[in-house]
Amino acid sequence: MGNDLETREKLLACAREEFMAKGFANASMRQICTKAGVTTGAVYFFFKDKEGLFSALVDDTYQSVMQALQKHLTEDAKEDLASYVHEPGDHDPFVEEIIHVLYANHDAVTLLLSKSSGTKYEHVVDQVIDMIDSSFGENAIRTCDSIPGKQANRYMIHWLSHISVMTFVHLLTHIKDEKKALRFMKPAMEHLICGWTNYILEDKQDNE
Amino acid sequence: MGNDLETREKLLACAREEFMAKGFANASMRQICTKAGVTTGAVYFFFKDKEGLFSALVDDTYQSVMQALQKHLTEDAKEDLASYVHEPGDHDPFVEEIIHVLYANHDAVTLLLSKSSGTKYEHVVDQVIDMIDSSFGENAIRTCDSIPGKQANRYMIHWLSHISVMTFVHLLTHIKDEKKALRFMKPAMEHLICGWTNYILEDKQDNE
Amino acid sequence: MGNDLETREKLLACAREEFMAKGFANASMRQICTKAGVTTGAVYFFFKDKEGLFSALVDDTYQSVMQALQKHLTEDAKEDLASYVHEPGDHDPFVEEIIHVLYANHDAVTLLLSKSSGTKYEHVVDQVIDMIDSSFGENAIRTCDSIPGKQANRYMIHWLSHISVMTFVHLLTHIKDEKKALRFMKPAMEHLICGWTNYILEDKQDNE
Amino acid sequence: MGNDLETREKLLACAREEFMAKGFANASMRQICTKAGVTTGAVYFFFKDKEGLFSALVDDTYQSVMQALQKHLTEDAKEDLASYVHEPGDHDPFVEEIIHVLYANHDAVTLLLSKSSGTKYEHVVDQVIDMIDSSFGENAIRTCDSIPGKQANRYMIHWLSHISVMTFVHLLTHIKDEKKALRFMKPAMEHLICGWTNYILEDKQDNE
DNA sequence: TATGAATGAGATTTCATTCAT
DNA sequence: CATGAATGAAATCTCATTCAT
Repeated sequence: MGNDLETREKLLACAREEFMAKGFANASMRQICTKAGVTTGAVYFFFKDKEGLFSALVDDTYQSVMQALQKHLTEDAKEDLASYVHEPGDHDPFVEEIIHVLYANHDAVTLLLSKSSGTKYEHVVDQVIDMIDSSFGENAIRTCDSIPGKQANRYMIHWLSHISVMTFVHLLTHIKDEKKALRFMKPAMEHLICGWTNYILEDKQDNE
Repeated sequence: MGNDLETREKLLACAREEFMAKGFANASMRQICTKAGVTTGAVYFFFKDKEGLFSALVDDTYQSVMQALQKHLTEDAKEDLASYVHEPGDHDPFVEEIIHVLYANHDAVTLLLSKSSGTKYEHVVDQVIDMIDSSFGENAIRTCDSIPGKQANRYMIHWLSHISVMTFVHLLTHIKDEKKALRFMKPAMEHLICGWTNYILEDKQDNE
Repeated sequence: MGNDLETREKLLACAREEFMAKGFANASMRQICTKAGVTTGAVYFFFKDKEGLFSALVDDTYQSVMQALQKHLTEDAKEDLASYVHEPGDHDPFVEEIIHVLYANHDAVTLLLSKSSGTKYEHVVDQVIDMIDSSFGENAIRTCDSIPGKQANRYMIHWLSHISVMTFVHLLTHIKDEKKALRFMKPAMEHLICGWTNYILEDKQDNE
Repeated sequence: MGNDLETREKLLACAREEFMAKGFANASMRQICTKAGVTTGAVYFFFKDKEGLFSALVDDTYQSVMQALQKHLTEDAKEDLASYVHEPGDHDPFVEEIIHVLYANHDAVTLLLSKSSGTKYEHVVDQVIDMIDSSFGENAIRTCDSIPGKQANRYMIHWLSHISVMTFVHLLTHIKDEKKALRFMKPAMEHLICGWTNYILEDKQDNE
């Protein structure tokens, strides 16, 4: 009847609802199929298995967000932090871009970040933290180590990476409206940058 | 056989391992019992049910941490933020105390914070965040609103509460050694206090 | 394999056997499934749970018997007992009808009356007794109380209700053949009516 | 400590409560022991198993009631029904005696009659009915068959045996007070005897 | 006498997945 | 393209009973 796509779309829509409500592990294939008005077997024509269904909802978003992030980090890594002077608002372009992407794919991102436990995406937050940690961190370490008697505080670097990422997660969970999100991000970014700028340096003897 | 206490302890140890590895919901009572070398029925002699077993691992810690936190928040709520001037290191006593408690019960705290989904403790992180949010937040709002043309940015308050708590969670996950943890917490706390002090004020027209 | 309906029917048949033999509470789902030649999960495709399986065997019968009874009692309640003169056999139509229904659903009725402990039907006998007690009883009490110096003996009314119902239960257990059952019911009904007519009156001073 | 008997008595008392409340099958040995303030093992010192515990509560009563019944039936069997003319109240001695015994052992009798499903006593009601059926029945059949063109209606005999027994069961369940029970039994017995006297005769051609 | 730990077999139910049709 | 039946393995929990101490 040409409802090839219809059924697939319906399944995806119902799966999104179910995964959102209960998370991957506690979601029920039966419920998804029932809501979609098909029988349990049907889903296996379109998707390999439960995880395949989840993937279909998030993978595009996952790929593009990771790519955008990678690109941004690569560019940032080239910057010379030593000569860097922060002026209020100068990270805005990237922040605006990423917030736009996140909100444009609100559900998929939420699934990835908060509902993926039990899938291959379950460590995606940690992955992103590690990427930022490595990228920013390497750069920071290089810069700090060139200052005599000083060194980078690796724990602070990792923690700042952590809360930077969690800030975006927090955003999606707590602020529905993209414009409000942008307004909130201004002071938040200021504060984070303040951290990166002022608190990652420590005296060399503090080392273990 | 003199293993009067041994079995109970063994069960607790194996349960700790299993819950740590898989979280409460995905942990298997069978596995726990098998590892402990007893039959599935045995556990029900010592503990009411799966959640009772989990409780036995975490409840003492839960109670004492919550009490300590409550006490600290009550004291803090009396402070006058308007006249407050932060001097580096002046939160140390409480921070040292709480870090000590957390590390003394490292596993239990980890179970509570990260592995308790499916139990009555599953919202403990949110509870703590809300407690801090209300306590610090109320105080901050009072102070800010008394400044003409200004108001408190509630999103920032909630976010700062959030990352403050997550900082302790982060600690337990990433730093095994209590002394290193304390050293890390100095700059981290400075940074957080910097946030509470400098970034929660916004112009009144910014309001929606 | 064309056993679309066969399995469901087989499950019902095996369940009937098992429930008949052991009663609801002591019946084993495993046994039922094993006898039916399917795995334990299969039954949950057709029925919600153990009680759902039981319901499937008895609910239709339950509904129709209760309806028939209700209808009969409503009609009877209008009769004027004071002017009532029993003529042998004049209850036959209803008795014949109900006996016909009971025998047409012999197994279901037996399950309902004797094997339903643990289900929502477990008090069905008491319910029926209470219905009869209220209906006949109310009428009897009205009639008796209008006689000076006399009153209805409530214990007798309840007991007559009780043995009236138990007579039908007795029937199903002891007489396999509907025709014989009808023949037996003639004198039995005569005797019961004799009870209702002659033994429910007591002197007023007999009261406590 | 000489509390040999105390523990045993306590166990019996708690078992009586538990069996009364839930019936044999659904009673829990753990509950009984907990209520009695001993551990699960203790009961197996005094009683062989769950059924042994139940037996200890009912067997004496079972034996004596059965003996009394047997004796009464044996005497009755010798009577010549043909020359028997019922005068109101002439069964009272035996009825009074049996009611006295039943009420003196109210709990034990109730356990036997209504709570024994799952034990060797579970068919005790049917046994008693069969005893009465055989005894009264045999006598009745002999008498009836000596009347030309007539015969005994075996179904009526069995049914009358049935409701006669159920009347005593009904009594224990519905009337707490022995004196009230006696008062109720007068008209009830009249009615039952009326049944035995008037309704067990049928024409010979009615036979199957 | 009585304890307290442990057994072992059983119970019902859930669920993703498969496959002939 | 989809159905509907069935699988099979897993889950948690209950309970009478046993036995060394």
